[in-house]
Amino acid sequence: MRTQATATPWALTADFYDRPVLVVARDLIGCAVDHAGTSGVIVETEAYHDSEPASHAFIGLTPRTRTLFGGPGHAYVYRSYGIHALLNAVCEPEGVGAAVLIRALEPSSGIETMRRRRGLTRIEDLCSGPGKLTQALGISLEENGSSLASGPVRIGPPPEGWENPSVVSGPRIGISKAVDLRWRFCVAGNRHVSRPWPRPGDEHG
DNA sequence: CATGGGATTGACT
DNA sequence: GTCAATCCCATGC
Repeated sequence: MRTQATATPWALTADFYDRPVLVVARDLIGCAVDHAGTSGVIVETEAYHDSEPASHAFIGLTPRTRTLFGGPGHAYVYRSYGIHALLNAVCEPEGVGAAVLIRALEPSSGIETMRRRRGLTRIEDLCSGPGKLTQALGISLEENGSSLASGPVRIGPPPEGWENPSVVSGPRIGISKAVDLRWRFCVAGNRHVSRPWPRPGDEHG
């Protein structure tokens, strides 16, 4: 099959995700997410791993966590608080329950569609939170288990100007366990990051 | 089969 | 600052 044909010339491939989840969480900052014509640049992530109790995978392999323990480079989408769909990128080898939660985007294209879905106009309100960005991009639970290389949700390398963002780290948001781990990564000073904003001086890497 | 909690958000005091 | 909305699924009876 030499006609592999650059089937997905744009998207990151599975080997990108087949690395330690902390490294992937850091490297996804600045990368682009696309779903059906709406897209944005990742400005905030969090890492989760089956070795720590804040992760859904901590309890082991169940119907709910099946995707988390599957191969790297797939979308793990789950419902939070009965309302919101949250998007994660599955990492590390198959059999390891690790994923990066995509927490915020800076909108790039399809912004009018995002405004209609969100019922809001300010750019900073469209994707500045994990439940907000899935609503803005139209991502639902149906995308759980789908490939982030072939879609419908795809993640690609940083657009021009986003190759080397300044990243700050801090504790993860909205969890009650393993709160000491500083596994949250944000673009320093970016207005599209969810609150609470990281403190200046938390330089990372 | 019943119950409870959760990687959140927006409306309200 | 507080709080309800609302669904999946793990757990326990």
